[in-house]
Amino acid sequence: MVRKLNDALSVDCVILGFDGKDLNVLLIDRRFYEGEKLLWEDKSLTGNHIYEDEDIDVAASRILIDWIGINNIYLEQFHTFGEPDRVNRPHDRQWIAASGRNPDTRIISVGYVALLPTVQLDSNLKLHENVRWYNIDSATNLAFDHDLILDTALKYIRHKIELDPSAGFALLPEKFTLTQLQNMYESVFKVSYDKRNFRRKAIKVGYMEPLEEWQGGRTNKPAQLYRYNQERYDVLQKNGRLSSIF
Amino acid sequence: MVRKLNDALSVDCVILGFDGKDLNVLLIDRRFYEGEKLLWEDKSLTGNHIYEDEDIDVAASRILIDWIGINNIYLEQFHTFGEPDRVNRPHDRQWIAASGRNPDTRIISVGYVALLPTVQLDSNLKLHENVRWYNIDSATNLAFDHDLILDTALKYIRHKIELDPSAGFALLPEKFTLTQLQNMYESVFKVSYDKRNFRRKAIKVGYMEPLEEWQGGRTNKPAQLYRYNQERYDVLQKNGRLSSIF
DNA sequence: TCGTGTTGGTGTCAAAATGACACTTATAAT
DNA sequence: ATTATAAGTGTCATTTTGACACCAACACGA
Repeated sequence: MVRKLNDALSVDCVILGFDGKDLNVLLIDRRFYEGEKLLWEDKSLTGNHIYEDEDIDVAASRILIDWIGINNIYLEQFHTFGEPDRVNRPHDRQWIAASGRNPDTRIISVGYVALLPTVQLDSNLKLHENVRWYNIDSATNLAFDHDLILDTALKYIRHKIELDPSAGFALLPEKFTLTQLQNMYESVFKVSYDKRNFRRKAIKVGYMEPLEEWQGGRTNKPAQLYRYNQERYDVLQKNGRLSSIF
Repeated sequence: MVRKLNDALSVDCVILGFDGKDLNVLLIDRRFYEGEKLLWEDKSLTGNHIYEDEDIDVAASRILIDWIGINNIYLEQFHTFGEPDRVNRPHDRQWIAASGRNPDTRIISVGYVALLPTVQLDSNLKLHENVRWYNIDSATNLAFDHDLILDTALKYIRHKIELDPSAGFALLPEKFTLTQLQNMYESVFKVSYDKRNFRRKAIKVGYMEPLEEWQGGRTNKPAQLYRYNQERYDVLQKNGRLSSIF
């Protein structure tokens, strides 16, 4: 059986990665050539159309596999974009026509966010040479309506982490330092916290366990590593004892 | 120009109303007849397919007009439902076939929540005699996957109000008592609060103004009326002085 | 090996917020 | 006048917050 893609329905994935200091987004370089000559270029989110018989969540997962080679990471739908003229700018029409589709077809896109620590992709990023991490602040002037999609994803993920701190740990490696945790909160929420107060609160929430391990390989005092404990988190949540926000 | 409905894409609206004591949802009675004989009945959310050239938000607004006659109320997209077999139960297939559509067409539905005080519809509810408010706890065994859609909407709206208390006032009439406010929070979040502590906090947040008006027409002490003040809320939010959660 | 640069890590105190708790008041109906 | 019902109010002990400055550990280069 031949699977048919639905021309009118697509999925876009906003893949967010935290590197210990800053928040990044994975973007594809989109280059438009006329013969040999580069006419223009910009960047776009990862996305694709979905198959007629395919679950939307599964399509999002498939896009992760296609672009970054893994899909066992945090992935969640956040919004659907359906303005009738959302892909109507000249470059976008040119691009769609060049890839053999009809630029007049209205496309509705379901947005998903994926979260992971950037290090998790260090070896996989060679899969596609035109895919790279971009600092979140430099990700502007994107293809289609991807500025809007990215912005909506960021708002969504802020809300999500505020309500459900466990989501934030998807941005951190299994073992992390409290400074990395603080940087993560600071770059997601674009605020800054007092170091001592932040650490006091982080330790008190009760779902991070200090390990007897220290982060080495640096030119200064090694930092103690911590690990997020899902079971403790679940118990605290069930008992209504979750103190959520930093 | 004849407008064409998109068979594969629909919008469902979860219309939630608060009556001062309980949370309610607006449902349509769905009755299936064979000739004169009622074969089965259940209830469904309000929804419809969208036009090919229609913005999704506009389609949701249109559905409100169709079913309740107004659309100047809180309305927000919350999730898109796209499991390939989401409308595959026997009754649902029977219903779709009887209305002249192909039950094998996969339908993707974008979910919207609307919020309003039930009193706002007292005069409009005659529009359709098969539409009624149902207590949120009695709204089960709905048509299609509407149990899931309703449940997702409730979770969404809890999160929304928790993060952005202003949304909660969409459930209250312009002038409300603190007891109504407390009931609203208690029924949305399914918890209970200490009356004195609740009122202390409600007054301290600073975006509700007490009026020199009292709610009459009841058999006991009249309650003072309050009004939500959007401007004060915006100022507090901008200054980061919003204390959000009850 | 000593100094320097850099990040990790720690405690106190005053102010504010929270949570627990019980009685009086105003009204309409009888 | 009595009754039933929901409105409205204050205190105190405990917990949480926010402001604030210095020493410790390591790698590197002089």
